[in-house]
Amino acid sequence: MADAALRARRPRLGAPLPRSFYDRDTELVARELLGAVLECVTPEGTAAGRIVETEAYVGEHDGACHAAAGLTPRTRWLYGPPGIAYVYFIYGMHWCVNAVTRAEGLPSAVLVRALEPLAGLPLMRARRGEPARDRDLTNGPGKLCAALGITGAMNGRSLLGTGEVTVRRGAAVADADVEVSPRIGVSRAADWPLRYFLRDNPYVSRTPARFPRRALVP
DNA sequence: ATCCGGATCGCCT
DNA sequence: GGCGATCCGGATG
Repeated sequence: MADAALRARRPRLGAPLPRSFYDRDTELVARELLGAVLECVTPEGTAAGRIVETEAYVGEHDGACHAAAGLTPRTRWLYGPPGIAYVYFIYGMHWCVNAVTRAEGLPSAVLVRALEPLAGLPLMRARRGEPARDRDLTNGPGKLCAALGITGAMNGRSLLGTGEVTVRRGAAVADADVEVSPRIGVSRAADWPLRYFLRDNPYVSRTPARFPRRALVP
């Protein structure tokens, strides 16, 4: 059948993560999304990468979370069901993608900040203007959306396998390989340690020299 | 390695 | 009217 044919063509990619994965504490979801695979299918083709860096945005009390502004047309999907995409436009030119977490009414999400490319590299290179190094394809939240073809048209869409953007299970990541630091580029709640990334991974957006960082498990 | 400015626009005060 | 959950290129140490 068609499903089997699809699986045979994409043997590296695991099953979509279920809604229950996202219906949990946002920091735990941010930690556990490390190693998962973010995939986007468009008429141009399929592109996918392994998530190596995330940030948690934890609700209206978090000044850096867009939900700090309350329920507005922009933030409506943060209040939606867990397991959907919250895609926003920033600085007049970049898209960024989040996975909405927790239950309805609790506006929080995980920003995907960096990927290690797995599939569709020629397409990513074309979309990103053929950077000299492949590590520059997806080492930032705006870059990875450009590389995968994620746009505002995907805002509010399910991540569970029925839309263009899907998050799939990947190989487990050990706690010893996870580091935590404050979030990048935020001015409010600037010291909250809600950024998760893979230690020494070359695809992480920046290796924080000045940022306080610590191992998840000391 | 680090710091800067410019591009560009939707959203909220 | 001001300011971003950014990126890029250029200048400087």
